[in-house]
Amino acid sequence: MNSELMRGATETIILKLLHERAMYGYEIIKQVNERTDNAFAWKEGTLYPCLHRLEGAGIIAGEWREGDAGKPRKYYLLTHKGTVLAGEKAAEWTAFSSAMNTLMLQPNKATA
Amino acid sequence: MNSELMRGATETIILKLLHERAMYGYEIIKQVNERTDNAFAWKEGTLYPCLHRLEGAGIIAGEWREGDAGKPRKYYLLTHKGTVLAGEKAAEWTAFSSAMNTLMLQPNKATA
DNA sequence: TTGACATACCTAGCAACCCGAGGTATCATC
DNA sequence: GATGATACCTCGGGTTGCTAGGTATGTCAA
Repeated sequence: MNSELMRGATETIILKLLHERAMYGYEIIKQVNERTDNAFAWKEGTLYPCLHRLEGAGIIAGEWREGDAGKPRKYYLLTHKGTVLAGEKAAEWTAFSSAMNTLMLQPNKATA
Repeated sequence: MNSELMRGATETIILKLLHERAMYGYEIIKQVNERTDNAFAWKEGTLYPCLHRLEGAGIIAGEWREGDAGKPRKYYLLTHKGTVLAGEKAAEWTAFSSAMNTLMLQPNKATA
């Protein structure tokens, strides 16, 4: 998808995924792309700066965990603040989506 | 609503409204705010620059019309290009909304 | 052991976009 | 003649995502 709509959805999605369980950055990217069948095609440049913003704001917390094999990964968890915000962002999506549909589902001018 | 989600929706909404009928700028603002019960609270600074961008790109065309009483208003109409784009943007919203819901409607981690 | 590829992290700079704040002018109402 | 609504416009700042790069490790095959 090539759309400005995705702008602003990034944070909402990250909080939603981390509300399911702790994930590391690269995993978040793959999850988003897989679940949306690449309708959202996230790149590192989209995710990492956003994760760092959220961490700096005390919304998520990163912790390095040794993997079974290979390099350690940086897992992110929601803080208490982040859990609250995740709920708010989810509600915001519902409200936004509803308002958009109110506008978009009106009949167009007759074309016949 | 105080959300970055609205960023990028502006163009989609404008094209949708103008696909219903020609409107002037101030009218678009009032329509959006009324229909969404002020969930979207558009200001002039949001709309006019976007209208000018769209006009410059040949997507909409403005024409001054004398009103019954008072100052002339600048009505905007979709060009052929704009009509096509309006359909694409509407489809984009459907796809985006669907992908977002796929992500957002997953069950969260058990909290009980 | 060399090369290619996936994994996994990161950053800098650019471009796009919305919004707040301000400006101008007309018209109706009081 | 003052106020408020209508109706147009612009500028600058802040936020955000993307492109394009960089580093390093692990795996697999030639």
